[in-house]
Amino acid sequence: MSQNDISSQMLKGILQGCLLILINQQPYYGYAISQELSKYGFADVPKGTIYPLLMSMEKKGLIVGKTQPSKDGPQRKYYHITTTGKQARQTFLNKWDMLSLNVNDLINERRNDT
Amino acid sequence: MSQNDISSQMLKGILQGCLLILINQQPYYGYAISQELSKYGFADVPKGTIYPLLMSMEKKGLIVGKTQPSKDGPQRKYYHITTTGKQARQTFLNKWDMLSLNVNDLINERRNDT
DNA sequence: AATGACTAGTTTGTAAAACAAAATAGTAAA
DNA sequence: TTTACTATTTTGTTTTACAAACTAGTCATT
Repeated sequence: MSQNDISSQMLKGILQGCLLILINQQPYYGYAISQELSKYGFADVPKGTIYPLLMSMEKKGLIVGKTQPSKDGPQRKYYHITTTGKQARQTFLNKWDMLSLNVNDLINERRNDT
Repeated sequence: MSQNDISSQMLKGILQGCLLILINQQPYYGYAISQELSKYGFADVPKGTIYPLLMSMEKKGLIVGKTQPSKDGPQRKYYHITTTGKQARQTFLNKWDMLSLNVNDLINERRNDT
């Protein structure tokens, strides 16, 4: 892992928000999500992370999964966003804005430190 | 907790980087760090989080703590940054830039979704 | 038909992390 | 002397990450 990769530690807490953004756009299944995340630098988010996270999000009522057969392989479980999920998505957007503003402030006020 | 507060979940992984930024600027003790973090919206990061984190950072060799008496109360443990810590700080800065670019891309390409 | 490559999901077990809460301890003002 | 504020450590519980193993489907080679 290069020093510019996003570490699993930093991804914590943000991953769920990103999944809400994706699933809000269109129904996604787990495997496709991990492929989509790769496009945004979240290379190789382990399936041991992503599938259990999707299950816990379903348990919280943020998304609902519907299995559908695929002619390219085994069944896919497509997750759809719920009303609760849409609210959680908006909350995430607000929190992410706050977080990045604050962290950037903290960094920039100390830019000149060795 | 209001919906615009930064959740503990989202702070994970970023907190250590922020501590490195602060301690790189000047030696800090735990209590002062939690006060400084409040200025940046990280209100009430629990001491059950911050003190064990500082200890684990010392164990990793990123910082070293030196206790000094205080006339305003009990002893303070001032943490100083190490060479390893300075490197970790730079790595964090690179990763944070990557992360915020990628998350903002993911969000902005879906800005118009309901 | 057997093998390997790719797709797709669940379950299990372990290690790490968050953090509430309690314990300890110092100063200072009411 | 009681309360408030400062300051750190330790303990125990809950949550989380995620590696690894298992199941299972398609398709192209061998």
